[in-house]
Amino acid sequence: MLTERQRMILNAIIDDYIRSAEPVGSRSISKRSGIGYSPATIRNEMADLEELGFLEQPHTSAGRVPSTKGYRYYVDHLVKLGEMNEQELNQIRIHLADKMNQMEQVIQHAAMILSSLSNYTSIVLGPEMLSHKLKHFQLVPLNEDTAVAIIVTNTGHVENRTFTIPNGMSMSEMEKVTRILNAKLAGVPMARLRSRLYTEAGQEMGRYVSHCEQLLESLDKALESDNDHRVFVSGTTNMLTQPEFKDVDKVKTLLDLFDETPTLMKLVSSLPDGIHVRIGSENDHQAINNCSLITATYSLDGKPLGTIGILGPTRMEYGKVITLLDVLSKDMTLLLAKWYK
Amino acid sequence: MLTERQRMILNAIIDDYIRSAEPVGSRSISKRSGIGYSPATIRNEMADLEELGFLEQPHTSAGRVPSTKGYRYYVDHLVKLGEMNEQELNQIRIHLADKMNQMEQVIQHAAMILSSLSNYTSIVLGPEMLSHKLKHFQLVPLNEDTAVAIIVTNTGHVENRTFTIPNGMSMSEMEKVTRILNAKLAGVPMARLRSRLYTEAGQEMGRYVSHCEQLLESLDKALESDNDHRVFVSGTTNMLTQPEFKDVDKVKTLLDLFDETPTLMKLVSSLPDGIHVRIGSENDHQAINNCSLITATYSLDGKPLGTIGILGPTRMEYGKVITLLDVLSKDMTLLLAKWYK
DNA sequence: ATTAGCACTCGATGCTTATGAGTGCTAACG
DNA sequence: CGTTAGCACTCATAAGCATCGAGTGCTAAT
Repeated sequence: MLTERQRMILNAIIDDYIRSAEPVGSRSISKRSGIGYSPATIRNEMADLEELGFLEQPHTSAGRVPSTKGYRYYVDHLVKLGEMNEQELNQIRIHLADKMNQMEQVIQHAAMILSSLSNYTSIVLGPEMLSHKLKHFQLVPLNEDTAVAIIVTNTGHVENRTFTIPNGMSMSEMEKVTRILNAKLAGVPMARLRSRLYTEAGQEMGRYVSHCEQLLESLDKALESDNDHRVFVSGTTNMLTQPEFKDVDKVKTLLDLFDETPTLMKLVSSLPDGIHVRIGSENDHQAINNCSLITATYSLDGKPLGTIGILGPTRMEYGKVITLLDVLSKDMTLLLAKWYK
Repeated sequence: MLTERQRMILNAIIDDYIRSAEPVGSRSISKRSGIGYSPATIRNEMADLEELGFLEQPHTSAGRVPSTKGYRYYVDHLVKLGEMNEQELNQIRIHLADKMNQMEQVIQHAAMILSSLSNYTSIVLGPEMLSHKLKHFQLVPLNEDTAVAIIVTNTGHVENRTFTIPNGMSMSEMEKVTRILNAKLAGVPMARLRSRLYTEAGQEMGRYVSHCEQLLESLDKALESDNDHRVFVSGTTNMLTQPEFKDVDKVKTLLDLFDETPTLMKLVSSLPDGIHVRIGSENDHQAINNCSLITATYSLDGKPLGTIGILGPTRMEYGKVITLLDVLSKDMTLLLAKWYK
C-alpha cells in the first residue's frame, strides 16, 4: 500500500511531531540524517500521504500533522519498541518486589510505576472481586446495636461493612453465627456469596440462633453495595504538562472523567487479552478524543484478570509506552503466578 | 479605626468583587442602592482605604481590589453569615443520616457534601487513628506463608496488613495467638499497640506458641507503616471553574498539592478548636497564596477530633461557606455523640 | 462636606502591516 | 523519468499604532 520511501517519511514525520508537538515541515525532514531527498521531493510525498489520509494540515502553509489513520499505521507497522534501561527495569522490580504480597498493593503500585516512568496518566483495573473466594468471615460487635462484618478473600483483600444488629441478639450468638458462616461459606466465590447466605447458611443458623432472619437481612443489605472500587488512576497532573492541555476547559473535562469511576472502567475494561492501542477518535469517550489509550492485561492461569493502561495525548511515545506496559504486565503476571503457586 | 461610611464602602466593594472577580470602580459602588454618595466621594474614601492597606489597585486606571488585610477586616467585622435554605439543610441531613454508622463514611460524605454545596474544594481530616481503641484483632492465614492481620477499632475502622508467617507455624497456633492478643490488647489505644504487643502479649505467647519472636517481629513491622490516610479531598475540579485558575500552571501547582497528603494535613490540622479563616498570604503554603482556607472542627466529648475545611479563591463567598462549615461541623459532632452515646 | 468637571492613565480592542515558515507548481537537470 | 531548484502564493503570528473607555486624582464650585 505504501512505498518504502513513504513509510520512511511517515515515520520521520511522526517521530518529529511526537518530539516537538509542532506541525512538521518538509525542510526539517529533508535535513534529517538518513533521508537523502530534497524538501521538494518530501513535499510531493507529503501531499500524497495527505491524500491517502495519513497526514493532515492544520491550515495551508503549515506543516503536516499525523491523522488518527497515520498514527494507526505507525503503531501497526512502523513503531520501534523502546528498550528499557537497567535503571527503569530496576525501578519496576524493586517496587513490585518490595513486600508486595497483597494483590491490592500490587495493583496500586503498578499505577504509580506506570505514571512515573511514562510521565503520562495511568489507569489500572484490579481483578474482579467476584471471582475471588471467601477465605474468612468475621462479625465484630462494636456496641449494642452495630457490628462490623469483615470478609477476607483468598487474594488477601479485606472488605468490611457496618450493619445493625437485630434487637436482642447476644454476643455468644454472634460468635455462633461467625462459626457457622465460616464453616458453610469458606471457598465460595464472592459472586455467589449472597445467594449462598440464604440457602446454605440460612437453615443451619435458623436452628441455633434467634432473630436469624433480621440478621441475614442486615448482612445481605450490607453486602449488596458491592462497590467494586477497583480502578486506580495515577499521574493525573502529568497531563497538564502536555501542550495539548494548556486550555483549562479541556483539563476540566479530562479530570472530571477521572472522577467518574464507572465510565473509566468501561473505557478500560472492554478490551480482550494482550496489548491494545486506541488512538484519538477511535476512543468512545468524547473527553479523550485527542488522547490515546494503550492497555495491556495481566493474568493468572492464562485467564486475564485485570488491565493496566496509559493515557496520553495522541502524540504519545508509543514505542516506549508499549514496551513499558508489556514488561510490567508480564512482571505482574509472573508475580501473581508465584504468589498463588 | 474605620468610619461607618468606610466600613459600608469596603463591604460594598468586597461584595461586588466576590460576585464579579473584576476590579471595582467608584461608579458601580455609587449606583448601588443604599449608598447615597457620588462617585467622587466614593473615590476619596477608596483612596483612603487604599492608603490604610485594605484595598489595592492592579494599575493606576483600574478599579480597586480587596487586599488580604481588606478581606481580613471583612471576615472579622463585616461579613453577613449566610442562611441555609431548607433544601440545603435537607441535603446535609439526608446524606449524613443515610446509614451512616461508620465514622469513615461520615468523614467521606462530609467532604462530598461540602464541595457540592459550596462549589469549592473541600479538605476533610478524619480523627487521629491513634486515639482509637482496639476492639478486635484477627489473624487470617491465606496460604502456607502469608496471613492477613486485621484490626478493628471501637470506631468501626478496619485496618489490615499482610505479613509473612514464620516457618513451621501451625494453624492452631495462629488461632491461639489471635485469642491471646484479643484478651490482652482489647481496649488498648492504637498509639500504644506496638509497645504493648511486646510487653503484655509477648511473654504470654512465649509460653504457648513456637516461633513467637519471628511472629511478633512480622506483626510489628506490619503495624509500623501507620499510613494514617485520613485526608479526603473532594471537588478538586471545582477550582478550575474559578477565573483565578484559568492558567494551567497554577492549576498544576494546586492539584499537585492535593496529591501530597502530608503537606495537606499540616495545612489543615494546625488550627485549634472552632472556625478559622486563613486568607491569601496568611497561608503558609506558596501554592495557595491566592486562596482562602476556612476550617471548622468537629468533636467528641468536647475534645476536637478532626477538621473539615473549604479551600477557595481569596475572592470567596465567606458568609455562605462559614455558615456551611458551622452547620456541618455541629451536625457531625451531634452525630458522633449519638453514635458513641 | 460633597460633588461636578476635567485632564490624565493605561489596559483592552481592533486595524494594518510585516515576517516567515511552509506550501504547490513548473521548469530545468542528470 | 525521478529529482530538485526556483518562485509565487498562503496564512498564522507578531509587531506597531491609533482609539476607546473605565477608572482615577485633583480642583473648584456648591
